[in-house]
Amino acid sequence: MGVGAPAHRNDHRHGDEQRDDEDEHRRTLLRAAERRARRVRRSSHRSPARRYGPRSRTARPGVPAVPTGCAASLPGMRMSRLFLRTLRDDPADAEIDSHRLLVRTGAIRRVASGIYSWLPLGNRVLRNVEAIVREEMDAAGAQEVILPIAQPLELWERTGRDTAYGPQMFRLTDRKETGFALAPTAEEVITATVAGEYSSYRDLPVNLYQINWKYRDELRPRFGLLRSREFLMKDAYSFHVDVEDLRATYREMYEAYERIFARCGLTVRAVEAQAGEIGGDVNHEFMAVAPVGEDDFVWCTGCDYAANVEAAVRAAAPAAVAADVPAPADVDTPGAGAIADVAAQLGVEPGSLLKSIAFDCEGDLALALVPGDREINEFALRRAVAGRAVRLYSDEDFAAHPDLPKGFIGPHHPEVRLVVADPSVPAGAEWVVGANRVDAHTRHVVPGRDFRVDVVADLAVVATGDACPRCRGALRIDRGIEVGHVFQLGTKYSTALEAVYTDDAGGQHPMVMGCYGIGVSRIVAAVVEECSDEAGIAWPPGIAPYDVHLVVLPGRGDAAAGVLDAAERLYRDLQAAGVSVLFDDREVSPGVKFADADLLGMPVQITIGAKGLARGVAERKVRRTGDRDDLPIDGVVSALALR
RNA sequence: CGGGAUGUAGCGCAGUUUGGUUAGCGCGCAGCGUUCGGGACGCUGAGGCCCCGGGUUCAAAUCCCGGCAUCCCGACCA
Repeated sequence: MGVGAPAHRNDHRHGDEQRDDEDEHRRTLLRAAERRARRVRRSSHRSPARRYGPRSRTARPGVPAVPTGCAASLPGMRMSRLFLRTLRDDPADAEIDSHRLLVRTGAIRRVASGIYSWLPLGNRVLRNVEAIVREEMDAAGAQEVILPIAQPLELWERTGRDTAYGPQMFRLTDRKETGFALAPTAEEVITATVAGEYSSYRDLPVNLYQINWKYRDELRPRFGLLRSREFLMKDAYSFHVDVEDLRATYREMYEAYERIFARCGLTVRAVEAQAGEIGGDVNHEFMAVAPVGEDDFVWCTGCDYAANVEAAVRAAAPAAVAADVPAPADVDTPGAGAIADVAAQLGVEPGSLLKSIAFDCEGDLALALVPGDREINEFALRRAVAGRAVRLYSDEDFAAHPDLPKGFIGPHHPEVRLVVADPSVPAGAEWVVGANRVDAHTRHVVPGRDFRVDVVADLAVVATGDACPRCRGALRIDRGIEVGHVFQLGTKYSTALEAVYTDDAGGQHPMVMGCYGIGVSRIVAAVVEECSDEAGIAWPPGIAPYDVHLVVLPGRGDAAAGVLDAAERLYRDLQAAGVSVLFDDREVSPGVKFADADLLGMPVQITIGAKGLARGVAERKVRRTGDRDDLPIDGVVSALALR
């Protein structure tokens, strides 16, 4: 490097006087160039970080011009030029590793609550994830489109989701007072679009996707990118003549998702899930296993059963059926409206009490029954009553039913119209239940004898140690970050938006739909959660901003110019070989460079210093493992390019 | 929307209780010099709407009232 300095051969070791003179000459040139550059920099307001050698903004002689296309196509970047400021202190508002490190590494900056700017390094990661998603979606036969972010509210009114989403949707009004929503998702737009183009069974199936920003006005944005109000999401929508055809695409998407997450370096578990606002029946969530995740999921240690805790069921162990149970008898339990208090007063296990949860089922008083040591799964309750509207009793409901004292409810209440019981509450077992009056419970109550059970269904929230419904193995609960979700939607949207096709007999049917989402920006956060340590991030090779972090340590000795030359040459050659390189050419102390290299987390670090160069080697450190070894200076490119 | 807290330089914080010099410290940033293989050191310097608005007072970062923003816990949610 240096102005007009010819590139050296790799002949660094020799101490002949002529060479010394040359080095001296080069140093003089370097200093002169530096002074010139300093003057230039003073006169301009744009001052790049100090780096070795001249500060020209243009390519040096002998250095091939770097393409200036999109960021992801740039094979290399000098840190002296990179728009980046790493933080030595953790930001005060970041709770979790991914938020903390993404801010510290200058990948993102907060602009408003739950809204972030992506700076160059973060943008490169995001684009890399996006590229993986795009490749796999294309390979699976999906076609990319771009749908509007600003969507007419009218479209949402047609499916009723404008109210279903409620304040969760960002809304705006144009100058003509027409309502718009910032897209939280795009079922409506895509369905209307397909309905406008296709009307024959011959056209189907078709699978369309986009990678675009989505907006949800969360009650409480938190955890940086994990729960943000603006996020990048890949959403795909498929249209079919029937469910069988849908299932084939669903399976293809499911498999594409597994490849995508693997390529991103994420440990992901697919779990059966509960359909939310989107609708439909069969669906799976892809959970990145992480303690900071916001969703609990259940998985079997013995087979491949896995489900979101909302959807999970267990193989219930029914309570023992007792013979010759005495007649029901009330017992005073003053002040004991909670399971634990009742159990303590009566000297029985909480599991021998019956928890009776009152709910409204389309105007009827109904009860859900689980053993006292279990929680009730509200989603399971909805499934159990199949389609009927269900609302757990609120304080107002209890106020309207003074004969139904909260905490003292029992299933032998005369006005109960519907009793739904967990399988662990079988006919014939004996329970302690509420006496339907304050401060009293009833003992020796037996389902089937003392009250009627209308529906038996899994109601209990699954707990660690429960038996797997498939293999009876032990279930475990872990936390995860939802990074993907695939749904078999059915005809909810195609019916509402009249996306119909004509079959070969001339009959008309709504198209059968599937939809498939991936949280692209959320993946970035999930990866950092999984791939980081005390020193910083360790990006997986598939999505790292750069393949290699090249550190040059020229020192101040006679070898400095040679070291710089060698580093410049390597920077150039690696790029020529297709390896993307972040080149730390800043004039800062070695400790700063090493700390930043570990913090920023490129998969491989290459250090060129006087010590190694004297032996003809560069040093390699694998960020993830910390393993170090020496590479012959001429072998670096081939060693890295072959990876 | 309930409960709790915080807003002071790019980042992290002190100062506020008890009003009173020119609002401070560390990091970062700029200049000079010394250093140079794991976040070096000295000297010099730049950088502030003390969240906003109103009030009390001779005097407000500090006290009072009202906003706004941000964070945490809870409810909600992909």
